[in-house]
Amino acid sequence: MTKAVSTRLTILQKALTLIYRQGYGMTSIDTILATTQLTKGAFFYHFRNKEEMGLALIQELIKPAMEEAFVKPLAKSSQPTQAIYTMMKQLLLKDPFFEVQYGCPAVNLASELSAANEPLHQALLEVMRQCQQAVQSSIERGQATGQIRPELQADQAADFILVGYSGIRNLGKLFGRSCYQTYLRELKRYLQTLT
Amino acid sequence: MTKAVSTRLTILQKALTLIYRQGYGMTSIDTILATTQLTKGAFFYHFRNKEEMGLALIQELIKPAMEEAFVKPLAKSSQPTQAIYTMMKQLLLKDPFFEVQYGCPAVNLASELSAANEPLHQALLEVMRQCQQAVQSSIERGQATGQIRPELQADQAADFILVGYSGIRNLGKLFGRSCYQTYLRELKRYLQTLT
DNA sequence: GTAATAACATACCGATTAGTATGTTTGCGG
DNA sequence: CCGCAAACATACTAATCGGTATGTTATTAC
Repeated sequence: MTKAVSTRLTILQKALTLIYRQGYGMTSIDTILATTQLTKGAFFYHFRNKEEMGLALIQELIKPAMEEAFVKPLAKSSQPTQAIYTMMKQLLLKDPFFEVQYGCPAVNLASELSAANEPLHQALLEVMRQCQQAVQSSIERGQATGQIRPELQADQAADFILVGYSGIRNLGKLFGRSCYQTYLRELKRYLQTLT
Repeated sequence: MTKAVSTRLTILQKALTLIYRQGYGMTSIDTILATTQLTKGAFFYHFRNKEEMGLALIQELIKPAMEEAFVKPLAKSSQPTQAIYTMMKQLLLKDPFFEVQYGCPAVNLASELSAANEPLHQALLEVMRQCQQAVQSSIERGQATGQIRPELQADQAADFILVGYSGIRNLGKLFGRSCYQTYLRELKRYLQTLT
């Protein structure tokens, strides 16, 4: 990794931790650069403006992270409902990056920017579509093996599960860690009704 | 209504429509006053600072609105599951104030401010607690009349439904109106599993 | 009517914002 | 080792932010 690439990555990573906690709008470029050894010269050499940095942040950090934590655990799972529940439990309770009071970066940015910034909206749409598609494919494989009721609309059930993830990340910020456990129990009940 | 009270209400209402669309942080005091006939003298006479205005906004506009649209339709309902579904359908598809691309003010502010502003966090907590309590009481009444399975944990099911509302308001901003219909269908399925 | 106070308007302030213009250093090919 | 572009640093700008100080007008009490 060349030094220039390392510098770019440093900016993106610092931006992620700050934007995750404070939001996109409340995180200034100066703040991002403050604790690094870098200045505005470096920032605007690697990114034309703040929006382009946000785009790179979503595509190069958030998207791979969601693929690793959300999509990958569902791929080629032999038992879909259990895989979905285990993935969600791991993501909510075990993943060291996420903190209850800060929610999920993808969900947060979707809430903040969907109506305000079209390029970033599209990038976030792609990330969440991947997650939805992963759940849907998992359910469809479950239907193929007879584990899930065939008359179920896989895309709709997948949407509902994604709604649950988005909602619990949001309510977790409001109500705190306790509602994670509650949600997981109720999710397990819901998943059982799919069989 | 005296003129002073009317002025204060004008500021709060204009603030609501702007903050609903742009978020709390991205909405400046100047912008709020721009289209009204008022100036900063009026604003800082009625509110000590922006935070106090936000607090009044939540307590005096958002809270009553959620009570009217979310809590009231569930009160003393004889058929809880149907009342919950009808309320949600009405709130998502018919309420003229809400727009899909902007979500729900209470949910938006909870996402933006829960980790950033403790007084506003507490005010939003109170609003959402009321909604959760309304769903829970509705379910408990359904259990008392034998319409809902007695072994069900009413508080957990209520949390799950609130998670759904928060999530669908969020994903609606991302995916658009179509997922509202999908969510309502899946919500109906979930509610049937409670009987 | 006439103080006195409530209810504003006007003008300003320091801090912060995204972004630019222009310098300086670093690394690498020939 | 030298030249030249890449990879930054420094210094600045205009706009905007929340908030204040001070003025002016409207209302009310007596």
